[in-house]
This record gives sequence, structure tokens and C-alpha cells, in this order.
Amino acid sequence: MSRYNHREVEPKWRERWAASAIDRALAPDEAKGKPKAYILEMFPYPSGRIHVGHSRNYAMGDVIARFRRANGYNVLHPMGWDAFGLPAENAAMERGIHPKGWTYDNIAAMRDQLKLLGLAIDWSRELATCDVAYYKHQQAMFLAFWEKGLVYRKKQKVNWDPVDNTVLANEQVVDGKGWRSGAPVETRELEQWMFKVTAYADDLLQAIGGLDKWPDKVRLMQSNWIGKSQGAKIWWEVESAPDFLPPSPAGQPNHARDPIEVYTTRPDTLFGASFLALAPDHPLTKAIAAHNPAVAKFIEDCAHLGTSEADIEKAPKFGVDLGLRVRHPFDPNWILPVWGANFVLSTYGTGAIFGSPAGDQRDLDFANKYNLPFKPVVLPPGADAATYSVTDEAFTDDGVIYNSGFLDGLSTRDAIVRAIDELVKLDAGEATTQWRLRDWGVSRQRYWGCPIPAVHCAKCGVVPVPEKDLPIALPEDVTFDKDKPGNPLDRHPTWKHVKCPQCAGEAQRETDTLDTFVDSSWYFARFTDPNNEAAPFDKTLANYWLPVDQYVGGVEHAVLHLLYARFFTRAMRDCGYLDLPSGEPFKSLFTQGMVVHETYKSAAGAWLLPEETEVRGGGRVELKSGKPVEVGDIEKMSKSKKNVVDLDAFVADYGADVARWFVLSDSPPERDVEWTASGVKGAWNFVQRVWTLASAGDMPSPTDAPPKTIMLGEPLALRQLAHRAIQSVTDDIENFRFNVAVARCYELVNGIAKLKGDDEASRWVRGEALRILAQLIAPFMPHLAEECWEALGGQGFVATATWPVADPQLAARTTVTLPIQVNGKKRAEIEAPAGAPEADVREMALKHPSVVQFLEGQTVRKVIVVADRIVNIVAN
RNA sequence: GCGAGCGUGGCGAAACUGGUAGACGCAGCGGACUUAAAAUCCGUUCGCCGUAAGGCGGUGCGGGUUCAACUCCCGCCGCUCGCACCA
Repeated sequence: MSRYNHREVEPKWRERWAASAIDRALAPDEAKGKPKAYILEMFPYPSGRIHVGHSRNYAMGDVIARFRRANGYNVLHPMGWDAFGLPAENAAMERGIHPKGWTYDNIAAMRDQLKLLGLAIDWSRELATCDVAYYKHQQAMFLAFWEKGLVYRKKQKVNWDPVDNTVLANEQVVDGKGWRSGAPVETRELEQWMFKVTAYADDLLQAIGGLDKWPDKVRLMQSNWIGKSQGAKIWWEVESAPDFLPPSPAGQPNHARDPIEVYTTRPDTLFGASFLALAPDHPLTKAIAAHNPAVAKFIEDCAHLGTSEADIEKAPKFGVDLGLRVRHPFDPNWILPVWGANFVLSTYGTGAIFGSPAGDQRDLDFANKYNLPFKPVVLPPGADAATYSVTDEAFTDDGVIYNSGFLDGLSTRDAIVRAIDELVKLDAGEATTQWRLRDWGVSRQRYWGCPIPAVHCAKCGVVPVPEKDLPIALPEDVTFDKDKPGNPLDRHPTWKHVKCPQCAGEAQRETDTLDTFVDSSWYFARFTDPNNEAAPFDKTLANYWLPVDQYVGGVEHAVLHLLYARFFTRAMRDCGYLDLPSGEPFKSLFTQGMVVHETYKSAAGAWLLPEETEVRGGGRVELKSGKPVEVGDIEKMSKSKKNVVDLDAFVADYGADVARWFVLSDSPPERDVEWTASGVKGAWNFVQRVWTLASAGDMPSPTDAPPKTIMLGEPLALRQLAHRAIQSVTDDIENFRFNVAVARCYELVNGIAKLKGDDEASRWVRGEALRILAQLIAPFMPHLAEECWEALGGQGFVATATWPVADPQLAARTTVTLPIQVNGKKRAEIEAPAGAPEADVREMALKHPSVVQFLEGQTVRKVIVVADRIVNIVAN
């Protein structure tokens, strides 16, 4: 028996696996009836180095991939790099390194690190989104989407990040700040390339219902983001307007005196209307502000409102009478005032609402503040029409309509339909559907991204680059200068000057590049055929592998990446790239928790790496200075807070298996796990213990027949334990309960260590149990498992051995321990054969001495026997 | 404010569709081996009362349903995440 030396063992097996190419996914025609399993972790951005926190995501995917392979699946488990993006340009500006060199150096370093983990990845399929070989297909797809009408250009207000000097999508603005830079976002008007995500809005929403293997939380976030609402547009005729608004010329749209269009989900409350309210930047509000100082001031006041959460919450409702009057659609004599109001959003609906105070809290607050009249029109269930009133709490639920003319007596639901019918009849409105989801602006004014294949020609306008002229490669001779903001592509002396593909005249290339979320919207499809030069991927290969059977990644991508990918698969399908009837890229999604770690701050206030500190006496001190260290919050491992444990160093000290085992034990996978020294110790001890047992060398080989003697007592108990462990671990992996699977492995090891006997049966059973153990831990600790498997005389790799199947005879319980309760309190235990008839169990329970004692002087009223579970005697 | 989730020993946590609360790991305590330490091994560890057998209490708090509640229902408290006046 020797001490386990991971420094030799781990590289040895990685070399052998690579030499045998066991991780290579088989082509469909090689698979010979094996079912396919596509396992994918969200691919990393090559930021520089990997820390142990990253390893959890890959370890989880790897457990599933190895488990599926052992269960006879043809597994595709690839890895690649989300390699375009801003940090490369920032590095270029700060350190004078070219983004390309920086990125590929990082990829090389991180690839080496990832390989240390011993992941069962088909490295022959590796890709990087910044390879021309990758993005040229993206350009071709862009053209196909364009032709299909899914790409268009639009001049619109955009979110401008003044630090990154680029446009951000709505999804990329968090709390009014850029998601990456954290700088307050400004508004600019720019001509943008758009992807028509809204073309699939309904399908993207409907299909969420079919994603039954996604976390509910993510499904909810997706549907909230899409935000479908059904309602009505209503046109309110202007009765009178300030004199400075010119009279409406016939046939001119969007004129100041045209009817005001309002969106509502509650046309049933129309009879409760008391005013109209327009957003501060509604065109009409602006037109009036030009002549009315009070309105101008109102707009000014709104602009000064902060955008942070607290500001919005605290902001009181306020507004200004715009001096316009409109007619109620159902009663031409009913005149309502039009106000500007700060709580009306120009970006949602039509930027105008009608206020129905009794049925909407905001409207009610507003009406109360400005003494606008209101009356209740929805009677809550059970309320009395004669006495019911609304003062400062609106009733927003469904009820029965009253005080509402022809709508009286209808339910909310029926009244909505009836009101819309009437609006249509009067030509004053129509039913409509409103979405929160907006089209995806993909233009980025950056260098390190996929060039958009378009040319601007003075004569022909915006012209697509013909597919035969692809790829449009990024020029490498660009300059990065902190003092010159904006896009280096745009500054390049020659790159953008081209001939128009249509008229051959002088023209200019598009210098915007694509949002990097585009790159990650189809990489999973490229993995199915990563070296295809003629096409993004072969249709039959994509059809074979897609959808991804198990996708693993962080919740932080619950909205952006997943929504874009879902859009992309639909667009690719409709452009003929693949079939994928569901349109869904990811069949099953698992969002894993993060690895968190304490943070340390030096006396001087600088963040410290864990290895720069140590525990001395009662506290933690800085190694260099010996000064005490402030122990901060436990946070997600991140470079900026320095609370990271570098993977290379850790693997050198403890081995990859310890890291893998640790991040999967203790905490449920969906919850965060704290990286601690004690947890590492537990994993390390386990590795040593398993090896000590497996290398004892007194076991018979797997081919030896089981001993003929009837197995009883301890050897039988261990066999049963081992076979139950197979059942449990199999089930636990299947259901992402890795922490429980780990606990079952500990139990099995404890059981093996306990069986000390030197007799034939004990030795044979130990051998069997250890081989089972090696197989069960193989998905988690592949190197150790191989070493044990070999020591135990296993054939071939444990990695490719067929997953063990529990002997049902052994796994089944023959006897069960039944607790006996009297009046719900446990008073005794009995051993009974499994599945014993209820009458027998009942009799045994009632005869038990402790039970008899407890029942003394009482009458048994009822005996509840739950088979193989519990007995409860009710008595008094 | 709206929505979702969570709350169990000193710590991370288990507990199948309601059926022995605390599996497993860490830390602790006691012991063996050792000159000693490390490593390893054995035992023990929810609280209270009791020498013990045993009893009582216990899954954030208060109520309820049930023979039986960590689990289901109602009302609070606390924490985490998402959304943000969405008409």
C-alpha cells in the first residue's frame, strides 16, 4: 500500500484518456443505435485565468456527461470560448497589447487549466467566436436573417455607455447603468441594426410552457421579460386645445389635434375615467411645453428625477394640466381634462393613459392630489353597491361592473369584451396586444467583434455584402488609444473604403460590429459540426444533436443569453439551417450556485488574496506585514475582490479530484457553496481513505466466482449497502442531487472500512464493493476512480465501463425497523419482515412491552399501520 | 411596491408523494497507537432532567388541518434573488 500521489496519477490518466480518444463524440452513423446526449456548460469568456470557482460549473456538466456515457449514450460534451468583447480592447488600451494576441494567449492559458480538471471534453470540437472560421458563418447567417426580414435598421434612442463608448441593449442596462462598466447610461439617437425578436414574441412566450425541465424561476423571468398584455387602444377626440396648437390639416398623421391614442388593459373601467395622462416626453406634451412654461417646467422636473430604485419608489406622483380637453368615447358630452403625469412611461404602450382612479392605485393617488373627480365602477365580490366607496385604496381585482351604463351587471371579463365591441363600432378603438419585449439592437461601436456584412452607398443605400465576398475579416493593423474614444474600425485609414456591391461606386463599410450575445446565440449549434467550412453546420448533424439535452450555467443568463439563443434557433430554423420543430435550443437547463469565499482586506484597505493571509492566534493576519486582516463578507469568487483560489496552485497541492469533489459535496448544486479549508480537508481525507482501501491488495479479482458459502451477516450487509448505493447514486445524479450522491459514497466507504473479516466471503464482498465504489465516484473523481479500478483488476477504463446495475434482491429491504407511536409519540421499535401483513404488524406492535406499558388503563381506539413505515396507536 | 425562493445542531446540510427530524461531511469531546506530534483508527456529539432505564422539549414566530406536519393551510418576522410606476 502506497500513499496516493495525485501528481503522478492525474496526468497519467489524462494522457491515457487522450491517447484512446475516449471523449470523442461519435458521428451519428458510428453511434449504432446509441441514444445521443448533448451536455453543455455555458462557455467561458477568456478573461485570463481560471479559479476554483469556475470549476463547479464544468464539474457538474462533466458528472452528467460521464454518467450518460457510462449509461450507453453517445455523448457530445464540447468546450469553446466566448472570445469577442470589450475586456480585450481595454487591455489593448491599457497595456498596448493587441486584442487578438491578448485573447488567444488567455485561451491557451485557460485551456491548459481546464485540461487539468480532467473533464471528459471532446477537445477536437473546440472553437473560439473570434476565429474568422466561426464568425464568417455568423455573417452569412446575418445576411440570411436580413433576407428573411428579421434584420432591419432603425433610427432610435439608444442606451449609450459613455465609458465603454458603445450602445447597450435594454437588457444590458441595469439600474440605469451599463452592465459591464457600471457607468450611468445616456440617451442618444443613432441608426441601429436590429434583430426582429418580436417576430417570435408569441412563440417565445408560448413555448415556455413546454420547457418543463427548466427552473420555474427562469421560466417566470423569461415570460415577465416578454411581458404580453391584452388590452385595447382607444382614440380620444380632442374637444378643445390651446390656441397656439394649429388646427388640424386634413389627412396629416400625428398631428397635435388628432385624437389621442391611449392603451389600456381595462376598457371595462371606461365609465370610471376622470382624466387622460401623457408621458413627459409624449410628442403632445413637448409641443405644448414650447408655449406653456408650466408644462416646460414639468418636463424639466421629470428629467431631474433619478433613475435608481430608491428614487422611483420615493418619487411622488405629480403632473400638470395641459389645457387640452377630450371627449369620452361613449358620451360625446362628457369632457375630460388631459394632464401630463410623471408616472406615465413613454416607452410602454402609447405613452398615454386614461385615469380610472377607483380601479388603479396610481390614478387614485394622482386624482386625490389634484382633486380630480372619480367614482367606483367595479363592485368587489360581496360588496354592497349602495354603501361601497373608494377613498384612498383602489380596487384593482375583478368584480361586477356598475355605474357604467350599458356595461352594468357584467363581470370584468365580459365587460372588457363588450367595451371593445362598442369601441370598434364607434370607430373609437380596437383590441390590441402589447409586449414589453422589444427588438434586439445589435450594433456595437467597437473593434473586437464580428463585422456586420453591409455597405453604405450614397446611391444604393444600405446594401448587403454578397455572400461570395465573405468573410469580412477584422483588420489587424488598428490602433488603440485612450484619448481617442470611439470605434477603431471607424478610424482605420483604408478598411472601410470599398466599392458598392450593386453600383460599384465609392462606398463605405459598416463599421459597427455585432453584440457579443450574437456570438453566443448559436455556438451550441456550431459544436455539432465545428470544422465545417462551407456552412455554419451540417443540417443533419444539427438535427441529430440538437436540442442540447442538458445545459448548465449561471442564473445571471436567465434572461439575456437564453432569450437570444431561443430567438436564434427559431430564426435559423426559418432560414432553413436546421429543422428543430420545437425551436428550443435547450431541453433541460440547470442553473448552478456559485462558489463563494471570504474576502480579506489589509490594514491599508487593499483586497488580499487568501494565500497572502493566515490564521494566527485568534485572528487572521497578513503574511507580509503580520498586521491583522479585516475579514469581509462572503462573496462570489471574483478577481476584483481577490477572494479567489487559483486552480493551478490548488491542483498542484491537492489534485483536481479534490477540487471537483469539494465543489459538488456539502451544498445542493443550485445553492452557493462556500470554499473553506475544512471542506477541502474533508475531500482530501476521502481521497486518501478510498485509495488506502482500494490498494490493500487482498481482494480477489473481478473474475473470481462468488464464494459458495451462503452469505450472511456482515458480508451480506455490505453487499446490500453497495447495491443500495448504486440505486441511490444513480438516482441522485439523474436528479442533480450531487451532494446527496457524495454522502452515499461516504456511507459506502464507511461500510467497506467496517468489514474487517479475512474470510473468503468478506474479501470477495470487499472487492465487489470497492469496484462499485470506483464506478460510482468515477463521474466525480475520474482520476482516482481509474487508479482504483486498475488496482482492483477492472478491465479497461472505468470511464467507459458500463454503469453498475443494482441487484434488486440485494437492494431491497428484507426486514424493516418500524417505529411504534402511541398518540403520535414514538414509544418503541419492532423489526418486521418487509411487506409483512398489516394484521401481523399490528399484533407485534400491540404486544411490545413498552407499548403495553403505555397503554395501561387506556382503550385502543384506532391502530394505523403504514406498510413498512410506521405504526401509530391511538388510545385514551 | 410586485413576483419568486429560502429559514432545520457550533457550521455545510439530509429527510421519497405528510410517516423514526438531524443521514453524510466539518468542527468538538473521549480513547487507542506514539517519547511526542502529524497521520490513522475506535467511540461520542440537538437541548434540558436523570447514575441509569427513561422522560420532556425541539425544524424562524403564532395559529390551524391530521392518528401523524420540516413537509399542507392561514397570519406574522427575517434573509436572498428578479422586476420596477407596464396602464
